[in-house]
Amino acid sequence: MRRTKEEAEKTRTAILASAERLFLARGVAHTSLDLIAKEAGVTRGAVYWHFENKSHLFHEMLNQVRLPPEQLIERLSVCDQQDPIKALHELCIEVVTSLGQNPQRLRILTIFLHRCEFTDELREAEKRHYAFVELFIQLSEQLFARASHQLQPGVTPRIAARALHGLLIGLMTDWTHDPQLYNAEQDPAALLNPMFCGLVKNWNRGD
Amino acid sequence: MRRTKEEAEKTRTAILASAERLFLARGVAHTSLDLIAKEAGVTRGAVYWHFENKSHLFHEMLNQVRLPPEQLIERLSVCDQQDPIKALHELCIEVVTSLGQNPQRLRILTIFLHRCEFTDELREAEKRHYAFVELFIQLSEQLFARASHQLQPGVTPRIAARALHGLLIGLMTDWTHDPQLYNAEQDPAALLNPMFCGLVKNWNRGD
DNA sequence: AAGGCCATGCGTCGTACCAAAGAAGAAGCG
DNA sequence: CGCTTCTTCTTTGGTACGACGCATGGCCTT
Repeated sequence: MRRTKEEAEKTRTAILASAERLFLARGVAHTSLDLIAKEAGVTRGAVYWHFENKSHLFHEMLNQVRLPPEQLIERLSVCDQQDPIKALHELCIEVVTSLGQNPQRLRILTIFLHRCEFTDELREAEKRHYAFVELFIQLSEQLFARASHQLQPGVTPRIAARALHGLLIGLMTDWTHDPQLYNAEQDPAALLNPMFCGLVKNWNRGD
Repeated sequence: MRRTKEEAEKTRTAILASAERLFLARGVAHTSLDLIAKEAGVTRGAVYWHFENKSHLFHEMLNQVRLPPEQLIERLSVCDQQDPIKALHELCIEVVTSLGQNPQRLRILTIFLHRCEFTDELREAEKRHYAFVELFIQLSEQLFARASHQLQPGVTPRIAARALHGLLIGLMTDWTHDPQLYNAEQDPAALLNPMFCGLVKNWNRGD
């Protein structure tokens, strides 16, 4: 029975929401389209009308939000100030804190990091994501290179970029694995600060 | 046709090796026991004889090696010297470098980090792994607390432990995702050094 | 002779995918 | 303005396939 156009859109978003919930709870591969449909109050036919197949549904779910790597490079490409490292620092803090304020992004990031295995059908989404990651590393490496005189001795721009990215990924991995652990924690700047302090000369004094 | 006892053990290890290869290539959930058996040159009957089901096979595959968290706490509990931070630093480097020398550990860690979704049946393995992780954080926090006078101002033992663990996880995540990237890279100490420099006073001068 | 080791066959279940048909808002026609 | 037709959305049913688990049976070591 055909509903109005807005109601059709509502079922579409309901399907997306159910998929998100079930992917998070049971994993992508262990969630059937039938279960998603039941959770959304419809049947499989509706799912197949709105989405071509499971991979497309997964892809559409990802496209609802911008995950941290994409968010990072989007900001990095525009905001190159005179103090690139400070801008990078503020950006990292902003990205991490913004995760705590948008539960949906946190859920989808959790699915991405812990609830799916990247095989043939999901390979496309994986490639897209890691293209952003590599671009972030390149951009931050350029920023560090521009301020290379501020770097600690022995720290090359490439090392700085890779270490910073590693810390970011690791913190997000830990966070998504145990979200309540970071609720009780102080602000994320305290976790990022030591790394910047180890990368940049006179970090604590200058900032 | 019954083989001799050593040949039975050979088929068992062949099944484990095939499972490891296929899990890495296709993901755990997307790999059937039938495919594993075919890859090992046997049938499902042999698999069901040696392993109760897929979860048990996965668990046995994990038990072949000690993953980094377990390796870390094993060493941490014994080697508490007079200079705990230096010991911790050497330990981290050793763990990361040892990954490059044992391809099987690297493969299994890759499966663990990128090729499986932790749902009901694999939850047990996940819990076991993260028990080691939390223990590592506790132990390293104690070590940092014992040398708290060496920490940079504003860095608490808890923050130091969480940041260090985040960096380790992140580096291993990046590494397992793109192994050849780290083959061309210099030694991992360069990536760990900035963090220690940011955590500990006079790190570069003292060491 | 006994039992460990492995192959084979079967039943069941869950799932993807493909047809239809059906219901109701939207649009056209008198 | 009312009715028909069209189109969009959704349900239902059906098929095919793959995987798991079990049970049986055979063969070879011990």
